[in-house]
Amino acid sequence: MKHQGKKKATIYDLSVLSGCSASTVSAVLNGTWRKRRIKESTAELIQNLAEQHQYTANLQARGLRNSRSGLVGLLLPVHDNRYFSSMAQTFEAEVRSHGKCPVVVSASRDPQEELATVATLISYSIDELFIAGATDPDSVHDLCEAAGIRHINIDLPGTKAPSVISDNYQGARMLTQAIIKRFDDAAVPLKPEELFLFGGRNDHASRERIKGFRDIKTELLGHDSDACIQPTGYSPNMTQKAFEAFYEREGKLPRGLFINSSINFEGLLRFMAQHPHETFADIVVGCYDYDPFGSFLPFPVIMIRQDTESMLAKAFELIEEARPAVKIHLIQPELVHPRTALKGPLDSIRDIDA
Amino acid sequence: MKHQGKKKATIYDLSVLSGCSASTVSAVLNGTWRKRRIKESTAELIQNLAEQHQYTANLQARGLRNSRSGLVGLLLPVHDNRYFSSMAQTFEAEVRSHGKCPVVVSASRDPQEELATVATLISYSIDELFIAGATDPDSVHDLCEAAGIRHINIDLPGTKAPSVISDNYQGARMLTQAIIKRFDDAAVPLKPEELFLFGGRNDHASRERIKGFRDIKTELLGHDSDACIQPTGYSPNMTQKAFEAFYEREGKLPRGLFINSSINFEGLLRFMAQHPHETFADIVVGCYDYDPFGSFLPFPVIMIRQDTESMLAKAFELIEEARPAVKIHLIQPELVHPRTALKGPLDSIRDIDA
DNA sequence: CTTTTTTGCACAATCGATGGTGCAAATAAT
DNA sequence: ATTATTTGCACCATCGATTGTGCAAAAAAG
Repeated sequence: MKHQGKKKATIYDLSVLSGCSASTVSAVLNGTWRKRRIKESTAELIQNLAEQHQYTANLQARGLRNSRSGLVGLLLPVHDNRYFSSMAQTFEAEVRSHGKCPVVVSASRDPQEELATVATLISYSIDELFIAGATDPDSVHDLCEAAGIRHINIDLPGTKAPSVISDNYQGARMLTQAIIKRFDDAAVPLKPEELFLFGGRNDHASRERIKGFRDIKTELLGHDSDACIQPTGYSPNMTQKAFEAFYEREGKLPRGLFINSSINFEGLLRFMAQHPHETFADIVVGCYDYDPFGSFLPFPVIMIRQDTESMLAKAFELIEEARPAVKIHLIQPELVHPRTALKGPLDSIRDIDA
Repeated sequence: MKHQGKKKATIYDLSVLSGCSASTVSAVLNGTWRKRRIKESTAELIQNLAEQHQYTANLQARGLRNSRSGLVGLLLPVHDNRYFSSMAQTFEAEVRSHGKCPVVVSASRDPQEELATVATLISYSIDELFIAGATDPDSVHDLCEAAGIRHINIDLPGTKAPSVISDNYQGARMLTQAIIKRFDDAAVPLKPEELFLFGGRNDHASRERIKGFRDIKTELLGHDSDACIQPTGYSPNMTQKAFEAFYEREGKLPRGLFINSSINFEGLLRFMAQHPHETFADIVVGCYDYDPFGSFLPFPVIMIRQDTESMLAKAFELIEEARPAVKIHLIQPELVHPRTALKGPLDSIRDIDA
């Protein structure tokens, strides 16, 4: 049964077996046979043969002919954090439900690698591309445009293709406000110079978040100084160093921390590993990203959950439009209070033991 | 510059432009031109033209001709947890360094979907397949075998293809021992009926872990009863329900908890969200998976980090062998003490702000 | 100045599926 | 019985790249 010839059956094999022409076999097997007025009995004959011989279409051949592949790509900066991995999870489900094949690849936030990766995907005649968190979305756009590939930006916007991103400004305001509010009934009120923002770089998301942070901070605490903004890039290590430097200088951490992403939060973890519990005794952390474990740390952690489901839903909607307007669609994120375990994309997977 | 014709240049275009035949163009552009004794000057001419016209090979056409695609697949149960997402991250880097294109797909731990997904990958003439955490690796093997595709099991073993998995038995022993040790200087010593295992199902990994757990428990605490094993499947929800049921019954949690995976740990988080801090006052948790945030929870969390780098390295080594022996290769996992922030695959990504 | 060898490349088949076109046989209309 | 339709399918070019083969021109050998 398993050794029945290393070679996969082709329409030509079935053509011989059935006595029909290859084009008839092809039509039967790709469902266009009614349109081609093929007799039902012929169709059945061929379908049975196909099943017997475990025929599956060679998708490269089909793709070559159609100059489409049935592949839908998602370009990610990295896999290894909850924001992007849950995005990948949702993406896959969505693409599958459209009868296509999802392909998820990461490009390490490296503009060169982004372009190279996308070029490769294009060479496979990928049908559509979702560009998430790209450092240089517009160059990626140019590639797609030249190849005639429908594409859309997610998470970080571009200026040449429609973009779906979370409302970073509003989210940052919500988060900052929630952090400050936590100190409402503190013995000593929070001073502006005790509330810092760590992480991020000079991208659209970081800029918006910083703006939201500063606006609310000024509004509620009356003042905000540049010194309180510490963009460390998206690197745990750099973030850790920033915390160490601060601690070295001040002998303690800021009472209020706005951390730009869960990746930066990992920098704080590394710092934590080097210091005793007490260092974090009355600290309040806000993190612009949701991680279920992060939500239960020993100090209050307020998080922002970006609504990847809605973002992707909107993105799929737009990408199906003929000529979607090049504009930025904002999706509202959600404030997550400390000690909250939200459901995620995994919850829609049935568990056979359930 | 960007609108220079929607169509991508082909070797035929370059053939016309250069005055050479398509086969010459092909040879030049795929590097076999020396072997074909093409003049250096012709090669240069064509290479320049290719660059000017932004030629990139149509990989579907190449794949069709070669019946290879340059794609290397990783089949995952799910994306959305740190174990698998860091595996994906490592996998991508490794595949890229081999000059191939990584494709990561998940199949939701659903045997049907696993087979369907693999069938699709095979239809794209994927070159190699890494099968991680498959529920039915042997059926997947049959598909690959029939298509002549090199493949290997990771995380969960099969009986028909070589497998690289972590040493779940030893890992579980280490973890259980570490949990018990934590109670060494407790006022009241830990009793066997206070140490429970939650999560997992009837797969190879769970069975080994349960065995390790029970062996050490019996060894160190003198006794272990079946009641202390609560396999809840790999579902946060089921796990939460199990904890709720236990709590309902006993009015408290077990003092010692062995949690079978980070996914099950999320079930504990959901339980935690419903109960005050005090419920977890003197609890010790061991989790068979590492999650950086999980390591810093308010109670001691001992974790096992499975060595995905070594697993993948070994897997790549094996998959390149001509006829690798069908055996199980065990990779030692690492015990991670509470409040530890390990480096991960992201650390090897250069940060442009660094 | 022949004959042999080497150089440089063109030709054409092939991978598997698709879809426009055309044509004979079956059926219907007159 | 003849013409007009419809049915059912085969033929063939095509998508873009690869590769075995063959052959003329150039270079080397004699």
